[in-house]
Amino acid sequence: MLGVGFIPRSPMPARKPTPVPVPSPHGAAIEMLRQHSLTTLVQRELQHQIVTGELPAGTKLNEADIAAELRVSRGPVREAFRALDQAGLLRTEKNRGVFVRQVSLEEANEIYEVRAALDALIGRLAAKRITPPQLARLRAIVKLMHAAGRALDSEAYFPLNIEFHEVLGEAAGNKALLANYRRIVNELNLYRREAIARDAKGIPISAREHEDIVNAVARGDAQLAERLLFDHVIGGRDRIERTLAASTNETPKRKRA
Amino acid sequence: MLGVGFIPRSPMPARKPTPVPVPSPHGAAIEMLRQHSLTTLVQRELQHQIVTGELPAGTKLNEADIAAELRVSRGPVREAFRALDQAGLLRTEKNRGVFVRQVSLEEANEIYEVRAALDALIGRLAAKRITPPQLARLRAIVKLMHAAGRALDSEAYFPLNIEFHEVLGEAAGNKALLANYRRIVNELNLYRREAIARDAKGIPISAREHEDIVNAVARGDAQLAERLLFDHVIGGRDRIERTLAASTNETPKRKRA
DNA sequence: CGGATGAATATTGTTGACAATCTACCATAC
DNA sequence: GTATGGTAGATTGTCAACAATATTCATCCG
Repeated sequence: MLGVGFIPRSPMPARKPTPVPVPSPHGAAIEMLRQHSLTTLVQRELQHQIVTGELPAGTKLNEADIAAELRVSRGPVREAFRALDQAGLLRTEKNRGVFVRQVSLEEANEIYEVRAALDALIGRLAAKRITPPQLARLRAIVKLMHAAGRALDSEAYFPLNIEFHEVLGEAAGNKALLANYRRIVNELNLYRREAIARDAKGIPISAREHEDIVNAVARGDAQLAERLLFDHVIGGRDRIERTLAASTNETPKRKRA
Repeated sequence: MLGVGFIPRSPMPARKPTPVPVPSPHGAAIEMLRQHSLTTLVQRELQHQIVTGELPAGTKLNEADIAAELRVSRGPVREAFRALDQAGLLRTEKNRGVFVRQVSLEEANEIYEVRAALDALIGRLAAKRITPPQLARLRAIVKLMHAAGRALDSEAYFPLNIEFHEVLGEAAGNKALLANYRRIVNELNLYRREAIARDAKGIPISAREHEDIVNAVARGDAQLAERLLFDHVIGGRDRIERTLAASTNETPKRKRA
């Protein structure tokens, strides 16, 4: 069993000053290799496959298979599993394996409430702190969104939506907020991936909402931006829920549900 | 290097129904052993030592030492490290080791902004959903807080404060929100631990704020609870900051800072 | 035919060993 | 006395083997 005691170690406050960033042309590459372990790479690869839907929710991940495919041993794979579990992208069952997390309707509703609050905060802060280049990026994205809306092209709209909120999150100038926001969004993507492709006719509405948000932020109207983003998130949730409900009714009978 | 391809695995939607919870007297203990791996135990132990301050911010954690003290091999320790890194409690430097995360003043200010938003949401939801037993617990805690305030006993006040917000978080009835809230609070504790013990004279103010919050929640006044909690967090941040600034001025000279 | 039983297989949990990297220290040169 | 270079020790990164648990599948009994 585990020892009860466990002697406290002395703190190590003294920290060597961070080595000055190398200005050489290959500095970035060196930094890359310097701080990426196999665990980090495996974690990245798996996260990418999860958020892109390549590994759908509910998939069982086999340690040995993944290790073989990535040409590493099981150690780094297991470490990556622990990190992604904590990040909310995987679920671990002892002695049974890890699975891509499935987000139920109830969980999704809860997560949407949190996201609405975070997005509202992003709107409030971004309205005060956004820079002209960031504002220009947002306007460009909205323009493309309207184009995708006219074409009812949900395939093109999805990444634009992601990027819009990413830029807005950066504009808020709060790293802790952005980190929490990203985690939440990743979890939501586990839930709504299928529904989004179907909701083509909601795109023009969503595009218009994004435009209103940009205008509020551009004018520095924090209160309005906050409210618009909150409503945007909750409205989006409701749209997706209706879409899912409708598509469920379209195919009410399944072989052996 | 890593393979580029990486064949997608087929999803595994079919899930065996969860075995019915054992009603036997030792069922809980069995469940405990059934789902706790060494990694989980190590993670718990380390997290406990970090949040209690037994392992102060900045401490370097030695894999071999911890493994020896807990009587496990380095594997589970490393896996626990990855989880706690993702949770924001540890910071990993490749080939150099892991350290208890240090939260700077700037980071803390950012995190406080996020916490204020989450706590505001907690207040809004709890006002609508809190149950009578939860309300009774809150009132009992506030009573003890006032006692600690009269005695200026910050030692007693600290855990009461933690518990108050924990109960309120549960009363909000949103697990995703509570999970995010806990993470944020843990990170903040890395920053303000020292300052809180010093701020004895702020306790009566804080106790009064908690009382106001309970009253707002009890009346179901979501809007008021939301505002009070937001102000409570931001006010707490400002108090701590002033306390830290003051104590820094008290001891302006250090041997070789 | 349906369900229980038990061996065979597959998968996860854990460990110890080896390789790569960093840190501390000392010798040497200037 | 300071700086440079190199060597020894300590620590982390990775791997492969072993142990424990779960899953599969053939078999037997009712």
